[in-house]
Amino acid sequence: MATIYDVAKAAGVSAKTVSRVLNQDAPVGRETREKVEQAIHALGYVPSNAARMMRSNRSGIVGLITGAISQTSDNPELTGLPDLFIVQGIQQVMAAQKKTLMIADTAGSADNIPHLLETFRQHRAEGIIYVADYHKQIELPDMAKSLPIVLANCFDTRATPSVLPDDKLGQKRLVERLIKAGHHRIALLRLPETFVASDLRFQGYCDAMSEASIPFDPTLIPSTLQDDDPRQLGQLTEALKHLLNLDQPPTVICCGNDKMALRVYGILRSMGLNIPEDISIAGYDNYTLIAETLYPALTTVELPYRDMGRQAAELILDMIKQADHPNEPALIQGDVYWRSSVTDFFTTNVKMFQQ
Amino acid sequence: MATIYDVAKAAGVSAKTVSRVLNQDAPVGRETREKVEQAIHALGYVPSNAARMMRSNRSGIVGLITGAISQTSDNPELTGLPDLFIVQGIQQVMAAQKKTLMIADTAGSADNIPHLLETFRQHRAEGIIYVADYHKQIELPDMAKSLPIVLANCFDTRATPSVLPDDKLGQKRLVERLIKAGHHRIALLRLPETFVASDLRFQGYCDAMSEASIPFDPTLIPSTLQDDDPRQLGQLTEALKHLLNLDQPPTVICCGNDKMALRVYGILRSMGLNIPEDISIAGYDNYTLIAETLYPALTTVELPYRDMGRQAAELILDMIKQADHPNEPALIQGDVYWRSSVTDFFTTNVKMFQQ
DNA sequence: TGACTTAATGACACCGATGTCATGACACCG
DNA sequence: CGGTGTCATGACATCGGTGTCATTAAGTCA
Repeated sequence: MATIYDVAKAAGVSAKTVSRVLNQDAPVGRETREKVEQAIHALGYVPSNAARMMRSNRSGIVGLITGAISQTSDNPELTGLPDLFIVQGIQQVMAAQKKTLMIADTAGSADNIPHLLETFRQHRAEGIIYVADYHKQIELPDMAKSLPIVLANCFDTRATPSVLPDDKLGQKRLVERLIKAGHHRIALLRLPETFVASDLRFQGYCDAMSEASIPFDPTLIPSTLQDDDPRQLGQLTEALKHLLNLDQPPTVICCGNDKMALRVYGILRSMGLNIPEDISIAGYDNYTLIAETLYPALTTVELPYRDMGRQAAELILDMIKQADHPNEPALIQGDVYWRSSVTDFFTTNVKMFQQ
Repeated sequence: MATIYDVAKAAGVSAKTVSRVLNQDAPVGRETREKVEQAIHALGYVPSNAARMMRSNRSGIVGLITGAISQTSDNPELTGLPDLFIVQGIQQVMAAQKKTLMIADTAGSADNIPHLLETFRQHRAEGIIYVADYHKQIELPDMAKSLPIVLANCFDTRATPSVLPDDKLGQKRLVERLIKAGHHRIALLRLPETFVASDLRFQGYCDAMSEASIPFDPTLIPSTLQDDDPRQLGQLTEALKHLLNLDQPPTVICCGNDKMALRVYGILRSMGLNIPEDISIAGYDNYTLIAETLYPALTTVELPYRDMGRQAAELILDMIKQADHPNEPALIQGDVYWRSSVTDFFTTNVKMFQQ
């Protein structure tokens, strides 16, 4: 591979002049510049990042630790897609800032993290982003102290700067929108309690209901599902039967996520019920492969992964520039996607009125 | 950040001796070694990859170009998940070989590829893997000639080494298995013809049918679907009606992929049909989020993405070591996943017999 | 016991860029 | 016309490791 000296010799100038042409940090005569550019092209010269980095001591590398790439196999619940979207957002910002993103994977075990950090240090990464597969609490090894670090989709007890989805607000908005559409009996199939989001979304549900002065009815909230094993289908069926047999059954069921909604579609249909004529269904995540493919398309709340990624990227770049960092997690809002799985009594009425 | 000279001074030895301790490439006295290790630990010293690389001229970096990270937004058909699984396989091999994987993203536009290649060259990547989002033909810019390169999930006209899914064999095996389960009237809902896989799978279908001496019946293969727009639902409904109204309707329908199967589930149920009692359904991809979540769980063929990733990684490492490269694409087999969406007449009979 | 290997270590150059400083050629100003 | 400033360029040191070679001490073999 050609070096800057090869180019210098070919162009009949000094290496420093070639450097000046490359970096445009000092005036170079038109003629000289052209000779140099020609030589660069002819030799296919590409400057060595390593040599450059040695001198400047700035790598331009940001490290990214994720379980996305390996997580998928062990845990069918989580397909690793969330991390991917977050990474996408991060990548956008990094590309725009001409930073290089170095992605490393935990291969499913947090024990690998120290090793990954070591690798990043060898490459003189300027900062690190840790991306979790779902909203959760984590604990980083002490080693992570030395470099600026941002957590995306997770948080710890040491107030490490983090970027999180606003699950509470998202669920609240969805329920508000449902109420606005004329629903009052709103059921909530909660995620297992081990998920941080489970409680936050429950709070959002409660807030929306109480602000609309609809009394809280615990019968609309079956006990949370235990696990993601095949038996859940049985639990889910039980929960749905319970809801449908209430004196005042719900007009809409909010599912813990889109995947649960997919199951609910199947069960309700096997019971002979139509969506949304007989009962409306909403999800959470806006997992488009499911939400848009299902018939009818699923009303759901977006988990704003790309935005979270962008925020996390901008945050780490700020922290690299100034050792300043925020104390509060950044909460990112996700929009409600209103699709045909939920009856809008108001809109329907208007239509009837107009016809 | 501490340098090797800091360590050397702290340990009272020469820099070269520290280097020897780090690389274990020459004998070092026990006592000296311990002093050095202590100093390394005390100073939190991590060797600079850049400096190392300059001398040795070996970066240990393999570049990975993918659209996975950005593709998702524009094209809802393809969620970018395939690339992710392939990347997972690649990552496994690279981690085991202590190579560093540098992932870059096309951000949805192939125009960015030259720029990405430039970045990889700056980092002195030793080889490059290009990962496509689905089985397709591509054309790389000429620039890609200079470095060893492997294509995963795609191929070009210049016989660049590539790793592909064996779509033909996969479909053939599925149909063979269906025949073994007692099905003879087997319908095939093909993917749009723009997909390479569409024709390959059709060939696989034909091979299996002819080897079982079942005459080919074109009425079982509706014209391929045009596009992934909302109207497809209408086209799909038409195609299904056509199949169900045949004198001898199919006992099983092979869908172009799992997503199409998800739609077919919805349509058939809205027609009041039960799966698999009234008709069996099979998919392709083994997209577990769909295939395992659907009720009943979907029989499908795996697209062996992880294996493809591993193969691609091993191939590029071979090519880096010896400039040798294969001429034929490597075809990777995917297994049939037999689930409850398909009636097995044989097994059912046995069960009845036993009861 | 002298020649020869092996262990253990250090001095020094070098990888390929860039920062610093120096130099020569003009141009401009008073 | 000499002083000063800008343009255009080059010589050289330097970043942090590692390869090469030299050196010394200790052990081995004929």
